[in-house]
Amino acid sequence: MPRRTSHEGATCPVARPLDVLGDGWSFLIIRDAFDGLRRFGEFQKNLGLAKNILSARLHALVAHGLLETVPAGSYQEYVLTEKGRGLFPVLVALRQWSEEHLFEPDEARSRIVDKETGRPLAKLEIRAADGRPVGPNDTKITLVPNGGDPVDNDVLADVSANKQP
Amino acid sequence: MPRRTSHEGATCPVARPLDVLGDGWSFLIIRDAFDGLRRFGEFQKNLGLAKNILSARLHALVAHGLLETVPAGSYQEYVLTEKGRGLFPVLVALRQWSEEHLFEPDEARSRIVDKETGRPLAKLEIRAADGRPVGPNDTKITLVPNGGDPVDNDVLADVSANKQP
DNA sequence: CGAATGTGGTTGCACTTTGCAACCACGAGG
DNA sequence: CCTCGTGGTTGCAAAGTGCAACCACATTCG
Repeated sequence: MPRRTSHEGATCPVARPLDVLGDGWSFLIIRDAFDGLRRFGEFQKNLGLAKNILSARLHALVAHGLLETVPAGSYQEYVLTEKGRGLFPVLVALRQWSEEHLFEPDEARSRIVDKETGRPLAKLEIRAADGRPVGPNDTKITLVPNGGDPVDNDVLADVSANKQP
Repeated sequence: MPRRTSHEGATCPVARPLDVLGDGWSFLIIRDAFDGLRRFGEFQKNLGLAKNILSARLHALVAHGLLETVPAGSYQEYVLTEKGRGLFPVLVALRQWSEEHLFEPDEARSRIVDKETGRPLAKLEIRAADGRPVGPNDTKITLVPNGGDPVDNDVLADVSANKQP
């Protein structure tokens, strides 16, 4: 029965979020939530998606703890939780990559800027624990077992742990 | 005709990458490419996905310029382009969020570490142009028109520009 | 040399998901 | 009382996803 493969038990932190955010709408809902949208109708109008889909996504995001419902008058609002707000760096990283590689230099785009100065944010930098900047080739993947310390075992790639034989 | 809605012409840099990376496998392929995988069979074995899907995703990623094919002996390899390598901060951001919010504290996980010291990377920080750390509430979205300067128009949310009336 | 095996796919088909539209419950307005 | 706006929940038809089977080509092995 072919359904969208789940990465629920994956040991790789890159795979697991895809169950929540990997459907193409959830991430945009989160973006809009960062932009201050709260009500069902606001999301629906801004994203232009079908109401059934939006309903399902909002419920899923609430179930996963990224949003929480807050009663507000006769309706309810969907607001980011701490967990949801934690996605801010991901949003910014994606924005910066996208602006650099997916837009023509003179193409119209929306941009995130510092509210105080109105200037674009600084470019994200990946740094080691000691503050030294690192690139993709300066890092490697290790496996941290249950409660243990990192093991230096030169793991090249994560095993996709979504099938247990 | 219901098809997966495209964000090709969206002005929002968060929406546009979803056309390439929003399918649940492409992002994992990119992750594996960062981990050094290059060959069709390597991706297929590691991800455990159907070969037709992998084939389609690899071709799409090549078409979008994230991967390029390199002849190597009798077969060809898929390696990250500059554009693809640019996704590194996104990967790291997602990893860090995921480790913090999607895993139990003592749960086994793979982790990215500094190759030299073996220590985990520093936590990503979002900073303004002057180096001051900023959070979600310290930023706002502006619209940058074609070739122009940012406009201070208090845009709350990006318009989903995938329908031109 | 010929058969088995591995690599890198494409093709078929079943099942799921997506998305449009229509419908529904409820409160507010007139 | 009737209508309208909000916040949804059903119904389908068309894409998308995934399994398995098949194919072309190269390498290995008896």
